[in-house]
Amino acid sequence: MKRNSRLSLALHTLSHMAGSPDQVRTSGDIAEHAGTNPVVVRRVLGKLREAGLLTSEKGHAGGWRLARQPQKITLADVYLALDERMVATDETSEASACSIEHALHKRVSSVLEEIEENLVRRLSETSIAEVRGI
Amino acid sequence: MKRNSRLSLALHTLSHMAGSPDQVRTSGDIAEHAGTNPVVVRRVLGKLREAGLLTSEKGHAGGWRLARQPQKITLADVYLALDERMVATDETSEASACSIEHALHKRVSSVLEEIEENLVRRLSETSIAEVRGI
DNA sequence: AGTTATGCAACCGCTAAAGTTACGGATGTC
DNA sequence: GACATCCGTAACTTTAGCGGTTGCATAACT
Repeated sequence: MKRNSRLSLALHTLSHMAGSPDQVRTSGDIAEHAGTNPVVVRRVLGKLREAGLLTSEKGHAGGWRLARQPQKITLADVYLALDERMVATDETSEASACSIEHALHKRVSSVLEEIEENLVRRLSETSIAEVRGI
Repeated sequence: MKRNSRLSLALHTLSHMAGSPDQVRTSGDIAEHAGTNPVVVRRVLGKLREAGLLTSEKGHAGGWRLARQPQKITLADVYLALDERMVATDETSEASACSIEHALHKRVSSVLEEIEENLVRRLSETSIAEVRGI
């Protein structure tokens, strides 16, 4: 795949699930549709389960299901569940001896923080249920 | 180093140069201060030269110098010169057969576009000269 | 018991980026 | 002109992250 593939996979899968929320899907089915591997799917969806967006069941007739109504799951929820910030915050954290570097880092970081918040706010305006209708 | 290191290196170096704009600095000096390698410095600063932010001179007493007044160089100029977008735009561009994926991609991309513009706008509000005084 | 799922750990292979070495070209100093 | 200094660039090595893969334990249903 490519950069961003985890988020793409997660959003894509949840958007599909929003279509028939009660249907159980296996990682194999999902992987096939997404053109990837069941283990990769489980890795990504596992994060979403930790965040309370999905539930999974083992065994025969097991699989994945939405943990809430699709109207109550926003793109921001998914984004945050994967905790991979797209706005790369420059985590040097080495407290460099150089005061200019320090001032610079502070400045840039504050802008990035703001941008990140902005991104999350915008993503939270769309639910995975809405995506289908766009 | 780490992710974002090119931008960090570029901003850090220019901020220093803003302090004494007429001083010539060699890639060796810069690399030593930044804790990296002269070739890496030349690679990064080369981008800035292409963008018209720096000039370089070969030979004895050669080196790097600001191409304009530091007040006229903004953080956005530097960011754009390196053309490495921090807000990763999901360039799948495979026109997948799945309409949901298509709708999703469109939605997310438009948000990311907006965020990217927002970032540039914010970065353009600070010049490398101002950083020193923060 | 047998089948079908997830959960998880270990490993392979690819890719992107920094780091490194090497050499050519330019520009000064002697 | 010989030499030192510095950039420009290409080629290679190293490192880190990630998708992909395999294997096995666990759980649940028939």
